[in-house]
Amino acid sequence: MKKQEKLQEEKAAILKGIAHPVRLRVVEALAKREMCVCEIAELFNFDRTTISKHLSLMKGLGILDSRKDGLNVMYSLRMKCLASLLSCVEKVVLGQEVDMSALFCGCGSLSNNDREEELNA
Amino acid sequence: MKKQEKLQEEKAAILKGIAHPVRLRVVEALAKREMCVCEIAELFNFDRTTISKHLSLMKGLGILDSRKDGLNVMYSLRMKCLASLLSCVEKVVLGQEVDMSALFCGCGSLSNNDREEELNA
DNA sequence: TCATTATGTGGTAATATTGCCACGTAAATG
DNA sequence: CATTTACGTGGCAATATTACCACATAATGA
Repeated sequence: MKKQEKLQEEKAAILKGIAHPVRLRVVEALAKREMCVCEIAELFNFDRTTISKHLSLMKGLGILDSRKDGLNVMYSLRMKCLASLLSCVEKVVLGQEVDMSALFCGCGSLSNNDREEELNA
Repeated sequence: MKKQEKLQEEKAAILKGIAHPVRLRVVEALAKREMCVCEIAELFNFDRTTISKHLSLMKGLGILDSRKDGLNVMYSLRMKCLASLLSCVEKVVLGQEVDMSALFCGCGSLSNNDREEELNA
């Protein structure tokens, strides 16, 4: 049960990590290809340091990866699943769908979630 | 382009709507069945009004639906796709997966509900 | 070495979120 | 009608988030 709550918080943390217009867009951009900070920053009108902090935040959550390349720091999407997850959210928003049981964006084998049993443990 | 930004914000809003431990859990609970506020509130240790506000917030976003039933107000999951989306996030968190590009985050079969006992606090 | 370019950090003011309390309302019941 | 039960709202204090500015650091090249 305590473990269950912890899981909830971790999931919420990841979601929170992409629940922001800027971070959302960064994830979508990085889903296409690796990019350096300056390149990512050019996508927005915000201060470069603001973008830098968003990147740090996502890296801290394990959403992104980064590597040094000369003067640049290249960022890439680590949790690739999030890309399709966002496509799913987009469909929801666009279609204002209520029943997407027919559509799909997803994590194919999302069938067995037996770990919920631990809840009472 | 302006339209694109608007879309980003809408997607972020939906994600934000479920990027909270309490709301996350509510969505997962409602994915299994419709529940009244008092029932939902029992899942947590927070004040009932706090839960009520979380529910209002999600209803406002179109994530949940509600209907009056006598003294009760029954809430249900409107954006059913979110259920499987959360399963996807859970897998990410649990497995710390790095490459789920092979998997799919389908919003399809979100039916398997292993009964999640009620709280027994 | 010095200047330049690409990034990250600390500090901070403006905002937004969260949760509780005090009430107010609606439906069911006696 | 009075009570009880189930919900929602307004208000507010404690936090958390966001974005900017001022700097500090690393790599690169003249």
